[in-house]
Amino acid sequence: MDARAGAHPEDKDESRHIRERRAKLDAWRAEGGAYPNDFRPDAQAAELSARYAQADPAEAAPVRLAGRIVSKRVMGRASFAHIQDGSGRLQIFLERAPLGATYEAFKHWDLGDIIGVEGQPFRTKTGELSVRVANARLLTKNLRPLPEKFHGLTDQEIRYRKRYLDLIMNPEVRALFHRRGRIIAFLRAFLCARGFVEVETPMMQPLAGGATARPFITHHNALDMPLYLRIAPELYLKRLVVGGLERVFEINRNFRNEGLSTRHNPEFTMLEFYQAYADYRDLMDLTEDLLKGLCEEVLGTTRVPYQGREVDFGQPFARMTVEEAIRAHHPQAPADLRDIASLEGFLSALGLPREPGLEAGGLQMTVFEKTVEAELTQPTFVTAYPAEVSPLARRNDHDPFITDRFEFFVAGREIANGFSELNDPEDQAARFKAQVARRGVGDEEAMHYDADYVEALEYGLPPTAGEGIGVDRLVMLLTDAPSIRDVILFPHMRPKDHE
RNA sequence: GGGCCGUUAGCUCAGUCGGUAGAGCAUCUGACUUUUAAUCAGGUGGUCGUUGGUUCGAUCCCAACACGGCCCA
Repeated sequence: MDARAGAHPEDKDESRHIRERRAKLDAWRAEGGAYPNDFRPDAQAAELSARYAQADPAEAAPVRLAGRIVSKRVMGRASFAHIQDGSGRLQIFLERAPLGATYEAFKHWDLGDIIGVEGQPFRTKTGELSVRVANARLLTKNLRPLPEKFHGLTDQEIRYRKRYLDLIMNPEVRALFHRRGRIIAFLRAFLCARGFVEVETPMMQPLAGGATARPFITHHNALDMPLYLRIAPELYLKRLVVGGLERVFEINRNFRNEGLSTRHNPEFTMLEFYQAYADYRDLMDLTEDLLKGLCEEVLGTTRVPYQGREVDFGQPFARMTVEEAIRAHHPQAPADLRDIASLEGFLSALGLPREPGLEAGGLQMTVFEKTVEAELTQPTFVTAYPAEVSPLARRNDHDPFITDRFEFFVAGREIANGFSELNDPEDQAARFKAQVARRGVGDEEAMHYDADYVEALEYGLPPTAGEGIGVDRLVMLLTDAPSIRDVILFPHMRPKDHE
């Protein structure tokens, strides 16, 4: 590393703050030992605060703490500061008499600098647990001033683009991502406890299948072929069930080449799981147990506040068919919800456009998605989705118009989608052909014919049920987050020119 | 894709009925041994998002563009 003091050609482009801090860094380098990595803390702020909430800190052994200086009050020959570590903040108290040169150095350390301190915990006369510093060292120099201490960082754009600043300045953001981690850990533990094995399937696929969405395309140089970032892992997970992995799950990213919104990010996290010898009703029961357990584990309650509403996971979840849901919200709905002419009249009465290529099932879904979904506030399973819009789901034994499928809604949003799997290879082949026909009339999201997958089914997929749960949306719900960008550490942003 | 709103110091924000800009915090200097949005005194800090237009003069008015936010599709 070139550490020549003062040799910073970029200085003229930088703010005075950065120049001043670089000068301090130069001085630190000149002393030798800049950027050390030999300080080992043996305590954390939150843990110390908890331990001595009642107990007398005078009886504590000296502690070593490391963290970022986030506030500083120098009063002549004594000073207070707060340092922030991964767990929280703790006050430190420094006096000139015992510290000497270290005290003079401390006075020139900046907010944002990362330091290590050693000292005795005590309580100040206002009762705040603090550490009386016997020794302190600068561990990392901060060259760029932190956002203002009182208002913090509120600019949404900077919060998303520089998430590290958001994390430094906003403790609720740290708490949110800790909670996200606990949610995902719970999902894993829940499924593992039921005999599921976690697997990883391809993110780059020769055909992007398993969902209806536009994919991202990339290129493999050595093979000189296009590859698609996956839109779903579904068809690979079911191949594994063919192979005898009878309970599998995957928690990983999907990629969909769509617009950005408060509910959509191009890459998002899905949990998908498949259970042989189970049907969609078994998965509804499992989902209900999972969500109740998750709320209790992570929130300690099944009553979840979300954006001014309260969602109650403690009651048995409502279950209704698509047609029942439509009728419940539209008393004036036509008697026959499978007649295309009646549905077209219904759509125009509701002021909804009729997209080309849709038959009765597709028209039903248009009504449902545009007018009913948003009203489903309390936990609700909606079942009996039309076969037309469910190309991978098993047809119902008594009613071939529908499939043995459900979606789960809460707070007006789809959180999960599950069904008894279509394991009849000939029916699957016919469904793929219908999808290809939809492509022919301009539906770019319709599926391709996946011959390799049909071949796998021909070896025999046991009767199976599978489900996908949108992890980001689940995290939004359990953190009361209004936007998906709030629960993704680095949400997709348009690049901003720096030149 | 459409509508509305925003972009001014490192951060949070004022402001200029068009005459090249202010506050608080931060930062620098000084004072101060129990502070905690510490306090007190003094100082530094800005191509007012970008590009064009109107004008004697634009950060302000107009247009386009960029990025972001909210709502709608």
